[in-house]
This record gives sequence, structure tokens and C-alpha cells, in this order.
Amino acid sequence: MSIAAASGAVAAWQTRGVRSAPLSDAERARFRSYLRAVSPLADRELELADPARARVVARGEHFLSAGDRAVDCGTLLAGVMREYYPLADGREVTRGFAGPGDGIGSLSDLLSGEPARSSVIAETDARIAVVPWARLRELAARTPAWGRFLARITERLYLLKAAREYELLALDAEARYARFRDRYAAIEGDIPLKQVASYVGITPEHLSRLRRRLAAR
Amino acid sequence: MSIAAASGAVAAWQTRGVRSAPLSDAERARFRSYLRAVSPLADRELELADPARARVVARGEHFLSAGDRAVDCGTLLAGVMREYYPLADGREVTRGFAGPGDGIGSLSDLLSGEPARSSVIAETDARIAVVPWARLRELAARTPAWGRFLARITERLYLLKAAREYELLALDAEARYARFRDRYAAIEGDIPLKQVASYVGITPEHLSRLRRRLAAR
DNA sequence: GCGGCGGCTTGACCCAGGTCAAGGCGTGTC
DNA sequence: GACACGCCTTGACCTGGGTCAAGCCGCCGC
Repeated sequence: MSIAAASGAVAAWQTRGVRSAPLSDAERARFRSYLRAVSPLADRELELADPARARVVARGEHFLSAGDRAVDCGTLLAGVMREYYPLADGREVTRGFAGPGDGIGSLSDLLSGEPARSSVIAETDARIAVVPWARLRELAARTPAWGRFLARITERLYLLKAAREYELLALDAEARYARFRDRYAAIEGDIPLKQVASYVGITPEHLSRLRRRLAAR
Repeated sequence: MSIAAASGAVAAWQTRGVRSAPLSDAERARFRSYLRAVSPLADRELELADPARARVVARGEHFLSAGDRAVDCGTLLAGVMREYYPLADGREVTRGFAGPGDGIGSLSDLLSGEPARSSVIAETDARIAVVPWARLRELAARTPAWGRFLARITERLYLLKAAREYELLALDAEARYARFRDRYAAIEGDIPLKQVASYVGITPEHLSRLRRRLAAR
């Protein structure tokens, strides 16, 4: 009971505590180039999704908490974030990581519209250019360029998940760790090993031993 | 060398042997209702994708072979098919199954445009309403209703893969087998247990023991 | 400066699931 | 009708990775 009360207080604090800061010109330019890297968009089209401010999330804070409804997505301007399923027994299964330029926000929970099954948490202090999902959907329905943009995003993420399925079914822990290092080379240094282990699908202990074996070679 | 020659001969035979049969009125009606179940399409729009004949694939024959380029998709009118990755060591990892009404054709290979990494094989004699992927893309680019159709397909498959990722990371073999039975209840009886095992991510021996334990309860 | 704590490692032991080898059984083929 | 060949099962044994418990170390708050 006291635990429920405490976590309720935390949730309220987090809701109250949503912080933001002005988006610098450099950040706005980077935001646009990130989007254009996915699919061509004219300046007039980009303006329609332009966030006025950047969401600021401190290390350890959530951008999305499992159980809440996912309403926002965005692209990461700075920092490293992690998306994971909290399990009933207290374990966590991490679905993936994001670095600057990557999309944020648990597509599966945005699509389902149900209370989110995954959480998105900041592994370092982070800044995010937020776009409400409803807005993005509306833009996609109205303008062909945004429609193509959203279609490309979904396709890319599908390909990623298909690759992950292959890794989980066909590769052993060492090979999956190698894939992790490859895929997240740019942000590997910012991720604690226990989160890496939970992404690779093993325990921190096993990852530790595995790394020792690799270092010995 | 003789093996290469033999498999070359098989491939040639399969290419020559692509068989088809007239699409019955009942089949055409079912085909349309399958598509409409995904996303609303008017008769005039449906006509644009209407296949003239049904592709006929005998049990054990491939609809798509890894290494070939994926050019066709379609919906299954009758029978059961399986999509799998052939591994270098001779093992197979099966990605999923399809029954009547389900889409066929390895979305990831259609999207990538590269030589296919997975194969699609008939587990029973099957009939397929084929639509060339290029045609579907063209329709999606030209007409909003087909655009929404393709977007919905991609989203659905993304959600499926996300669910699969969760199962593979968070559940043990028994729970994954339960999910399999649930998801494929309608066609379970047509799938050999060794393919089930390869979908669940275990060996046929282990599945056999697991089933014995379940039966004993 | 020191107590605490979170991240990482180490060791000893355990277990789910893999491997290898053999055998039963149904089905198709000549 | 007998042989072969997939499919499934069973048994004996092995191993990759999990569990539990302890210890180390860098860092932070007081």
C-alpha cells in the first residue's frame, strides 16, 4: 500500500515535472536533416511538424512508462535512450536503444493505442524533438510526402525487427553480442552492461564471462 | 558438383513448372473479402489488383526460394505455407506460417529488393491469389485506398514481429509453444512437429518431451 | 573520511535444452 | 509384401547459460 502510494507520487511528480527548453537553431536544423534522411520533405511540409521546444529528460527518467498511453513520438537530439518491457517478476527485457537522430517512442504502443507495454527511459541526460503521434498520423493522412515518410519509418522498423528475430532464433549469445556492438557502436559506451545483457538476452553474469573470454583471445 | 548440377535442374524444373488454374468465382469473392478485412477497398479499386488465375503450389514446393529475388506476394486461398530462413549449417529457422486468408511472400525480402534471405514453402497443396509486388507498390503510390492498405499490412506485421521479439526474449519454451498453438490454432494440424519446433526455437526432441510432460498433466 | 550503493566480476553449483544414437510406425513405391 | 524413408519418440549424456552468494571498486552524499 505504501509502495502504491509512493509510486503514485512519483508518477504525479513526473507528470508535473515534464520539462522543456527552447529549441536552438542548430537543433532545429539537425531535426530537419534527420527527418529528411528518412524520406524527402520540403521546408513547407517540415514546418507542419516543427516542435517549438525540446523535451528535456534527465538520466533515469521515463519518456514513456508502461501502463500509460503512448501519445508522443519524436527524434532524439542528444543523449541515449532505451526501450524495454518491464516483466511481472521484476526483470526487464530491453527491445533496443536510441542515439542522436534516432526515432523514439515505442511504435508498437503508438499503433496499438492500448496502455503501453513498454517503457522508454533515458540512459543519459537527453533532449528530444517531440511530435504528437496524432499530429503525425494526421499529416500522413493529409499530405503524400508525410504519408511516404510514415510508411518508410514503419518499413524500416519492420526490417529491424525481422533481423532481430533472426538473431534471436539463429545466433548464440556471443554472436548476438557482436551484432549489438555493431548496431550500436556509436552509443555503446553510454550503456551499462546489464542493459546490454538484457538486450542480448542473457544475464549480466554471463555477459561478464563472455567478455572475459573475448578479451583473452 | 553433381549436387550443384542436380539442384540447378530442380530450379529449372520449378521455374518451368509454375502452375496455375482458373480462379473460381467463389475464390475471387474470398480473395476480395480477405483484402477488405485489412482495409476498406471499393470494387473498382479491387479490380486493379485482380489476379486472373490462381497459382498452384504442391506440398513441398517453394513459392519463394532463398537466393532468388522476391517479386510476388499474394494471399493464400487454400492450404498451409511456411516461411523460413535456411541456415548455412543445414538447419532451418521458421519465421511463421500462413493459412487461408493470410498474406504470403516475405515482406522483408520484398522490401529489401535484395536476393531473398528466406524461403516460402507449401506444407500442404496450396492455391494462391498472386499480386506482383511492383503492382501493389504502384497502386499504393497512386491511390490513397491502396496506400492505406499497404500501410496497414506493414503495421500489422510490425506488431506481429514485436510480439515475437517479446516471446523470444521473455518466455521459456513451454510458454512459446502455448503461444504458437494459440496463434496458429486453425492450421496447427497441418504442420509437422519438427517445423513447429523450429518456430518455437527448440529441437524436435525437446518439443517431443515437452509435449509428453503436458499430456501427462 | 567514511558509509552506502550501484555496477561489475567471480566462483560454485544447477538446470533447460541440445546432441547423438537407436527404434517404432505409417505411407508410398516397385 | 518388403523395402525405404520421413516423422516422431526415447534414452543417455553433455553444455550453454542461469542462479545464488560474495567480493571489489568507483562515486556520491554527509
